[in-house]
Amino acid sequence: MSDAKVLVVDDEPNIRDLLSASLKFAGYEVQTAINGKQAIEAAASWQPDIILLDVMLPDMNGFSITKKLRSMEVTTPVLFLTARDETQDKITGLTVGGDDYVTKPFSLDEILARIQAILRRSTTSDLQASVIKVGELEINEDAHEVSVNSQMVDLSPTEYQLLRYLAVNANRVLTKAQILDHVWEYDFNGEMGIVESYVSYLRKKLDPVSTTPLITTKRGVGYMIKAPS
Amino acid sequence: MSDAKVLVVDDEPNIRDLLSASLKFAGYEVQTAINGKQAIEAAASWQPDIILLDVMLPDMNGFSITKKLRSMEVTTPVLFLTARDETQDKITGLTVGGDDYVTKPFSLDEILARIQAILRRSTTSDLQASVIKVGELEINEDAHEVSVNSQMVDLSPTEYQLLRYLAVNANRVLTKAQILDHVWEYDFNGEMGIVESYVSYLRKKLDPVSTTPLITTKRGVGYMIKAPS
DNA sequence: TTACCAGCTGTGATATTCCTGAGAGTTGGC
DNA sequence: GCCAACTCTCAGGAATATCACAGCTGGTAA
Repeated sequence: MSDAKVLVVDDEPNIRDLLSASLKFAGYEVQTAINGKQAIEAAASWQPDIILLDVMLPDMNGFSITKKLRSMEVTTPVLFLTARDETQDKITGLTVGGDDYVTKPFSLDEILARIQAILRRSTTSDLQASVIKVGELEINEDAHEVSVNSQMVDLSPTEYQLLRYLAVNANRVLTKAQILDHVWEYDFNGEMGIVESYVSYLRKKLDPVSTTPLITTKRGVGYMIKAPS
Repeated sequence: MSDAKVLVVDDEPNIRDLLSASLKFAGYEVQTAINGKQAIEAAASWQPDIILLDVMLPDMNGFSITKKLRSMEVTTPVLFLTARDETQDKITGLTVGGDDYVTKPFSLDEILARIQAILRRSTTSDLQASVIKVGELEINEDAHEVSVNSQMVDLSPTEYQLLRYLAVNANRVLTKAQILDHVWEYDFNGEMGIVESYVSYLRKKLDPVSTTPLITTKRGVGYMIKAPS
């Protein structure tokens, strides 16, 4: 699912760079565009597998761009980026077809998850639910449901995101800074203590139903979920 | 029922794109035409399994087009798209045989359901009613009837559409934006709170006759109907 | 052993999301 | 032309989530 081609379209340089760097690190090939004109050109010539498209660009809005693309027989799926307080009429119609949208400010993990979901649906035509399994832990991404030892556990959105990030990176220690950068929205400016809090919440919910503690602390380094060998 | 061929005929580009994208995502093969001449050519040469035909086109109206097609021995079923204020006799004259019609503005879910219904009738000659079953819930698509625990429940059109969309996507969380884009007409530009209202209406009608709550809320994500495992 | 410091967790203030009843506006049947 | 059903908005309140803070715990190194 990696080495897919992603076209990032946003006029804000910091967002562009953030996405570009993260996606490259995640193994994607990335190109960027700063306005609608560039985006359409790049989409036509480079033929990306997915387009990350800011809804409000200086020259065109997301709708005009996708309309233009579709009229050129470019059927690349689009993941829209919209401001949280965008008026409804700008948002309606965005989730038709294989398209999806996320609101700014987003978290990196959310973007990566959405991209994966879209690519999975567009490349393979599998109708099977996508499930992450690590030992006794199971995360059903379609239903947003988590179970340990076949016991359902109810998690808040942030708890879910955190657990998912840890599970995807099982057997790898993640620093609190990494976790903060991936799970929390990019404009979050609180302390890293929040990560400790949420790890605590997760343990309180998960450990009572698991036979062995799930999340291990690497003192001075970070956290990790260890898969049984 | 998928990978059937659908010919979309409409002169408005945004409607054409909306339908094209959604149908492709639903697994259909799609071609488009922007006027009667193109439509007749495509219908004859490409031989689609169904034609979505706007009644009012710049060069010909739907009546002339179907007459022309039928005279060419093309018996492909047609789903007409008409304006809501179209005169009734014009419409009734059109929908002979296996044909059907929907009024603009339509909802995506409605179009998809109608297409499925027509294809089912024309390809397989089964006279069995198509029924969606999820746990205690049963939706008879032919009769538009809903029952829970064998108890009939009376729903308004919008309630029915919403429930159907949730049932078809059982075990998958649907965001309020997705629901709005699929169940409500494409030109609806109200708030997402309407989804909450209708979920509330549904629960008030369904829960009294069901042994377990049908629609679950995934806080911060959306709604889901969970099938018992 | 002791002192230190990273990590853990309970408390509470604030923010967000969701639910639902009430009512206004529309449509369609009779 | 009236009534009933339906659609949609709105706002108060309930439930839940987020985050900061501070005191506590326990590992670690001298």
